[in-house]
Amino acid sequence: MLDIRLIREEPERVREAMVALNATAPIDEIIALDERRRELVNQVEQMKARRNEGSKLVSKASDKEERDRLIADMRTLGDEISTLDEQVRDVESELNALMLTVPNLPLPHVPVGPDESGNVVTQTTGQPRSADFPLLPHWDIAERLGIIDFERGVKVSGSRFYVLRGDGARLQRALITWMLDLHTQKHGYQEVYPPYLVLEQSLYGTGNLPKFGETLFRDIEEDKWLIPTAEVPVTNLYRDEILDEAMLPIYHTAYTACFRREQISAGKDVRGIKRGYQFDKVEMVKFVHPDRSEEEHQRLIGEAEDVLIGLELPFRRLQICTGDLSFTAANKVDLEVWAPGTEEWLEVSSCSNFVDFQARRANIRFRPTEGGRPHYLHTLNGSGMALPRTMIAIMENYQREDGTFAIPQVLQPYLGGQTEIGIQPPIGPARA
RNA sequence: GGAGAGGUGGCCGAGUGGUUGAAGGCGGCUGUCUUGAAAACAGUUAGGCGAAAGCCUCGCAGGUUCGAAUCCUGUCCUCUCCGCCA
Repeated sequence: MLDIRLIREEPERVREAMVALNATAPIDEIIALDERRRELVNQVEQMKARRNEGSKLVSKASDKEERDRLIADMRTLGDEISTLDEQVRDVESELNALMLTVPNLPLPHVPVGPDESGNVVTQTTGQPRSADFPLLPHWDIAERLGIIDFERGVKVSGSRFYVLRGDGARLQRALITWMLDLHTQKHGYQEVYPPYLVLEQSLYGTGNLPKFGETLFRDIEEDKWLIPTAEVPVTNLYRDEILDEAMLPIYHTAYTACFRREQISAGKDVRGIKRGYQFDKVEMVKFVHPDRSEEEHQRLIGEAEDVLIGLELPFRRLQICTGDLSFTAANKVDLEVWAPGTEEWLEVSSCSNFVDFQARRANIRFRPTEGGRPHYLHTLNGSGMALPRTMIAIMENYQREDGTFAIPQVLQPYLGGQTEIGIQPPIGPARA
């Protein structure tokens, strides 16, 4: 959420930003409602002041007639107040509803562009893999080895679900553990394990609602929504709190499953595990002092890159332009890993600086050490990493001519020293 | 799921419908005293809107009233006991 004062005082700046974002926002309506609200509030507050005084007089009035007259006056005044109060409530809720639909403003140095075509590759790390045998897409590799069971996933849960089997499941588990260890031990994050179901209010806090409800799964009987990312429960950890400045910065990393109702676009990304309704992700979330968010953003990107560097995967850094910025982000950098089998760059991480946008929505503040009013802090987050796409990248980059693939060195200790993944034993009677 | 109890400031804890935005205590901060500390004493210590006057906030939402932390209704949450359960 933006500061209403910004819209009130610098509407042109906000309008220009909306153009750059390729977004529309009801700025004029907001300004009109804000003005109306302030008029009404002013009026009703003066009346309330009179009522408070009048009520005090009632308790002091010794003369019966005087007292009755006062009570009658106050009754009339009270009715008028109720009417106005109702109007204030209506205007406020309308204003608030509109405020929640205004996207965040981009930081000044974010490149202006109309859509994803304006994104800028700012850095490429590692060499794309070449081989003297045809490099296969991961679904071929995985199916041959028996580490992903696509058919049974669909049978059990419908399209866009799959089942990891044997070493496939183990590899993902090793990745999760290694990533969490990296962030906690090397980057200073505290691990949290949050709920996967959240209240509607939490989704407003991170900005997923009200605009993106159609991409979420929810329980139909209760106010419980499945998280689309760990960002939601982790950011809301400190909702409605005033932290001490000395507590900042707070770094949290969390592994969760994520649930997204993806728009079914026929024939796009239907094969493999690139896009499903459920996927796992390790997420990093930062709560920082407003003066430090840009610096923390750069560090966050570096911390995400550490994962790909550790896995020795070729990747590039993509600066997102204004037109492709997500609703809540003031600045965003994606990391894309090269998948030589499908020959595409896969978005495996998205590192965003939300500045105070989420903090306002979720009401997360800190009290300065030197005292004074609390301020909104800044939030950031980045994936570190999305697991299915990381798995794709490993399978496709580490594949060998015989159809097996090697295990990245850093993961080997997490798999009992195993160095490669081969054909899984056939489904059969359990062996001890 | 059934029965009962309760939700007040950073914490504990008062609160007869009318100077209670809220006693008292603890904790925090600032002074006095002290070489320093402790103790003692004094003061101070919530958030929001507003330029200010002022208004609002005692889980939340309604209602009664001239006036509600206090009365009524609903709701959420916590605790205890029973049941169920990984």
